[in-house]
Amino acid sequence: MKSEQRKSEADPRGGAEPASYSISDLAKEFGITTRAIRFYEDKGLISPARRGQTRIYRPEDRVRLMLILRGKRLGFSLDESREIIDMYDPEHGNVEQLQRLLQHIEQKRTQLQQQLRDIQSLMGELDEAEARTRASLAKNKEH
Amino acid sequence: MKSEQRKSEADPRGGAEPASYSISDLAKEFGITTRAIRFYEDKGLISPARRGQTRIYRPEDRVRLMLILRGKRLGFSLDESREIIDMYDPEHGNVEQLQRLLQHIEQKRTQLQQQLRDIQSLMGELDEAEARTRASLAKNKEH
DNA sequence: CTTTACGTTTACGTTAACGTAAAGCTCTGC
DNA sequence: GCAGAGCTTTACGTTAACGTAAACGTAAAG
Repeated sequence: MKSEQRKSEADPRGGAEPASYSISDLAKEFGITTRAIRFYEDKGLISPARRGQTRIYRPEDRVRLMLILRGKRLGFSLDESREIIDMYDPEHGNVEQLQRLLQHIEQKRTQLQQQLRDIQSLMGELDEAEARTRASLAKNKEH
Repeated sequence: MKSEQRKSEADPRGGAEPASYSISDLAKEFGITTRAIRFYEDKGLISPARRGQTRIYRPEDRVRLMLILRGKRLGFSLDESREIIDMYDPEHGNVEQLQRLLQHIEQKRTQLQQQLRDIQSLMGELDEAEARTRASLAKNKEH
């Protein structure tokens, strides 16, 4: 066998999506360390299957990882990202919990709207900054 | 004198914008601690005037503080926020530095565009999550 | 059989961004 | 003149999110 064992699980179909990934597969794909991935597991954000000691990541685990990283890009803490991920399944049957979940969703939405405004204004200011910089450059060249 | 001395500086005009603020003025206005504000100064993001030992914040200092807080909302580190604030004045005459500044601006723009995409997708998912939650709620009530 | 490549757990170290005293000035109202 | 409010500096403590290293297991390749 050509050392293909420890990498992704053999794909019976054409070549669309592996059935599983190793920890370093995911680390490479997303440009992070294996330490980080294990850390996320420690914090309860992922819980991959195991073959013996070795972690096996399914496509759903990979999706969770993507959600975590998107959260990071938006400046969320791991706790916040976990809360968001938890919004994906309303298996928390309890009516009261569902009500709180709705409030939580609404609150996140408000925060995102603020971030959106922040981005818009910052983008506008970047435009101005670029203009000023180009002007400054022109002045330097004209001499 | 009516204890108005230690607060904001007396405003000669109608009542539009104070000429200066105390550190606790700003702390209250933005819902942060004075410790945080002094910390930002330590890190070189603000440098207020002084009357003796006491810090006096001008409107421009207040603006800088607002920029810092906006940066935080977008998940920027204080270093990143400083870099962004530094983009506001191309007094860095040197042509080479100006070129790098342009690159830096472009890079920030790219990052903001990614954040924008992240927000859009997350907002969509929040909508779906809300729908599922409401459905789950309905199921609970129908019984 | 030994090297090489990958995986594991355990544990101490590090950085950013403040929090939290402690100890001391300096006005202002009473 | 003294208490109190608000300012100062100095300094040690804390949390999050990993980094880094040690010490070990296992399986394929030469």
